[in-house]
Amino acid sequence: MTENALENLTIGAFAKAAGVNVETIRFYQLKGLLPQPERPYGRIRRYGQADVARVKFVKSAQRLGFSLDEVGQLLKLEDGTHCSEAAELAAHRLADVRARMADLTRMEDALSKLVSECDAHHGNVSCPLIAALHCC
Amino acid sequence: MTENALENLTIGAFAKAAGVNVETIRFYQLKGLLPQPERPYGRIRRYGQADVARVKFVKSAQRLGFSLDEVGQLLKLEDGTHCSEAAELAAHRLADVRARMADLTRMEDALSKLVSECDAHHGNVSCPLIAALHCC
DNA sequence: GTTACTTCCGTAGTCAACTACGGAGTCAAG
DNA sequence: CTTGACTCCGTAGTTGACTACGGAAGTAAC
Repeated sequence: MTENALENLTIGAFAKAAGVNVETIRFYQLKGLLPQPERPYGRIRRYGQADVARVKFVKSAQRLGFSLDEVGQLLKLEDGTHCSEAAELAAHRLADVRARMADLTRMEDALSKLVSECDAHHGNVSCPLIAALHCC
Repeated sequence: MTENALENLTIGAFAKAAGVNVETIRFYQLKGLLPQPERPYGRIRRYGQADVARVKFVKSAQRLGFSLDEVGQLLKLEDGTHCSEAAELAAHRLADVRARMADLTRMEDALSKLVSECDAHHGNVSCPLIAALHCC
């Protein structure tokens, strides 16, 4: 059965399906992001599509900047009945993202100014980039 | 003499003047960002304004996103005769900053959309934030 | 000259998110 | 029934930028 092939994944196949490597799976189990595999007496654990979806969820959330800890909290709210808690977490992330953007914007301003000044000064004795860093 | 007070700092006073803590000074010495203190026979090293300026330089560059390794390179160019090398380093940083901004912008879009959808769905059964994370 | 604060120095620990290693057990193919 | 790939599991290592610890020696104040 095809369904069997999708629901009877070894850890290697599972990892491949989820686009991570085996050690990452085990690491997530350790961190409680995936259930610890209950192993039927000396046997090898098999994984299914639900596990794959869970890992993909983790990776999606990570791409949005959630830490693994935050993803863990999100996973606890997974039943969909805690929308406002989830939204709150997301709002925190959003605020954080915006703060970092502001930082980076300032950096960009400073750096592009420095670079262009350096270009202009070409051949001159003192380097405006380094001088600028010295003064602020 | 006041000048003496500024040029005869113990490591503790130096750290305070530079706005970092003592261990950080020692860490920077280890990393070669500050000269290893040549110690006149069992005596305690004294620091001056040049050292303070150097630490502040490091901190300024860090705020612009330079890693300590990069700051180390920058410090080697400090005499002002290597403007183009310094500018090149800064240009790299700038490209990096812009890439990170693009990432964050995408995150912001995604997050703010999710948050507002969550707000709209208030009271509903399934949480759009979590659903969204599940599908992408 | 004793008490109490620094300083010195090396080593080890922290955080996040993995990655690597190694030895033993398991499984499928030939 | 053996070979070779895969799995299990725990522990240790990685990176970057520090922070903490601990014992000995120097130093300042009273």
